[in-house]
Amino acid sequence: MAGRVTLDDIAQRVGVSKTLVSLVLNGKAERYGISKQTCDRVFVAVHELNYRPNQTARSLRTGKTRTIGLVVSDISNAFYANLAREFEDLATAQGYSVFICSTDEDVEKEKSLITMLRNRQVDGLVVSSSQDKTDWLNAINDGGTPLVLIDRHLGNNTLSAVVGANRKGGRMLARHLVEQGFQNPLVIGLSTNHISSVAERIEGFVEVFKNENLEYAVHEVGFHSVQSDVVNLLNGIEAKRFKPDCLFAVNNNIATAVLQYLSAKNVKVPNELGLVCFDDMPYFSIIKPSVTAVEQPIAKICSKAFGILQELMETGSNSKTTGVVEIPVKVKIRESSMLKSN
Amino acid sequence: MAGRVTLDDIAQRVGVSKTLVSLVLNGKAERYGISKQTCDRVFVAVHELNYRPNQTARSLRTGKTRTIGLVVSDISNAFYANLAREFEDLATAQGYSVFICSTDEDVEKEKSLITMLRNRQVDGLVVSSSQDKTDWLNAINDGGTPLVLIDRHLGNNTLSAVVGANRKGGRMLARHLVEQGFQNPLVIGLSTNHISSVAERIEGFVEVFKNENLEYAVHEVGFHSVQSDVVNLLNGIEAKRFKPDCLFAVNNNIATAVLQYLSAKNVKVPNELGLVCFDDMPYFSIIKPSVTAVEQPIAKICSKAFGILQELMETGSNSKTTGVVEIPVKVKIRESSMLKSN
DNA sequence: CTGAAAGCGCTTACAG
DNA sequence: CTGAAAGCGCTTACAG
Repeated sequence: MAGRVTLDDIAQRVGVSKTLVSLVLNGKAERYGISKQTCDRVFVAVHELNYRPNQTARSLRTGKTRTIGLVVSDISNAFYANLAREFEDLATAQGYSVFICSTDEDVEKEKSLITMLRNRQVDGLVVSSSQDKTDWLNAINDGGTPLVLIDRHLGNNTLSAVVGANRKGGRMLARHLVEQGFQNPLVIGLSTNHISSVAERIEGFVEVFKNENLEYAVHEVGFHSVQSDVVNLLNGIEAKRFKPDCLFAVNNNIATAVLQYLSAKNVKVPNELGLVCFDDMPYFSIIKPSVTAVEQPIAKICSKAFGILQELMETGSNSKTTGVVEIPVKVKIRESSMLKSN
Repeated sequence: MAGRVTLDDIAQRVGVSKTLVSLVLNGKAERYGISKQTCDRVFVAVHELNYRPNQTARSLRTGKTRTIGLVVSDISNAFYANLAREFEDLATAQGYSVFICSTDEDVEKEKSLITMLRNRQVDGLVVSSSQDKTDWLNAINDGGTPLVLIDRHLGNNTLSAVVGANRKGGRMLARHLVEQGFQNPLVIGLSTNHISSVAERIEGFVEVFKNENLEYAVHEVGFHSVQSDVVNLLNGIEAKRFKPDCLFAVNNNIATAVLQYLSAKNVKVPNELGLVCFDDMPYFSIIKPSVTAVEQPIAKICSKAFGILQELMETGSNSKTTGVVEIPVKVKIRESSMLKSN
């Protein structure tokens, strides 16, 4: 029976109209000059009957669901899991609930999830998109669902985006490697290299070696076959013409696969092969050698993105854009890339 | 303007009633003998106007939201992140969306999140509860929101629960340690030791050493201070009367903190100190020495839990319970606990 | 200070 | 085969 209690029930109990009850419950008592006494009678009844407002009905009437959709490639990826948690906390503090969806880097899946979320009338969308064009998402944003991109952008266009300073991170890693005397890096990217985060990491990285006139190579592994692709890539490495003296894994999943391989093959890091990567993980400082990685400021990325989204949701001005906001990153230099002892 | 298209709009466009349109859209055309031709006209209009049904309105009318609440202690914990992903896939496949909430092991927070989710009219709840009593959650389940416990149970009572075989896992780890010649384990538990999963891991583990008449100790660390508590605990260890020759970390967060400490202090594992833990992580097989851990069958736990929940949601028989369902676990024996070479 | 009424956008008996 | 009407549980002008 609990849960079937409605506004009418409590209105009857108190002997007032449901308008009155609604007003009181929404904190508009004062504005309408409703007496403290009446309010209390309402509160008592609410408590006695254990009334819980039906948020669905409320949403239908107000057009607001206090709900946000968070769309990422894979919530089980530690980076996105951390991001989701930060975002959840921000959202909950403001009375929002969040739907979390994983796209597996599949554009069609992303679109259908976003459409589903819009049908559920989410007030806003935060997406780490796998798309390479901006039009589809632009239409969503213009169509009344505020949207901010996170972790990846689609060019400095109409959509707001909050990302880590990927290009700079890549550059910093490369400079550090050069300083340490490394000369020929192999970059292990993703088949989804069009994604801005990955692309910029690689661009920034490669730029440095290009300027130094050093030879490098860029290879890709598939999103769904990271581990086996890494194995295949590294297995033949000595036989190939290009012999890298260090590796750059563009994200934490690739880094883990690389570490797995190097550990199994007993490759000596950093002397036989140096290693740097993106997305610092707790275990990178535990293992031997510890791993040099770029740490992204997830909390800052989330709070910035949430702030922008909130502004859009509240003002309803979905035409306004903040462009691409870049949050500084930090490189954690560790043993895997230190040829010289500092 | 897209998004503002309603059933009425498309009814007008086609020149039929919205009843008709609704019937067609819900696949009831055949049942009501609506002509193929009429259906097609509806579909065309839907497509032309880019109609998307308002799920909120639908929910209010039907009383179903096709929404599930997943409540765990922390979505950024790798174990729950994986669990959430498995659960998301199962739910999405059946047209459900899932709200994910983190409680930080705080009972009041858990209650307020669950109440919020109920106000949002979720069709069902899956919770990894921090509560030690069953009455509050029972009331929820009896009050019309089907609920299944996951990862932890509250005794073999009215609520359905799906958990890993924690006691057995603890026992297996202990037997393995004994076989390897370890004699005096230090168990590092959590201040939330009342939680069934942790409690049973410890019980199963301790039971073995008790039967062998071997001395052991159980200490606890705080949920919010795992790292510092682990440091404090292990720091004084040589000076204490009880000197362990191996450690049992009851979950992956504790294990990571322990590894961090052991690595920093250059403790030789397993010779100076053996280590076993719960919740296998990819990096456990990368690091040296690799870490012995119990692997929980997350996919199976989720599919079982989802199946039970679905049954409850569809039949509405929230009084039925399957009791506590235990899913077998596997222990991954690795170097951190191998004194004898096998 | 308070209430009757409309309406958010659907679905579903009911009637023809 | 099809439509008019009621109603899910709220909020919000509007009127007094």
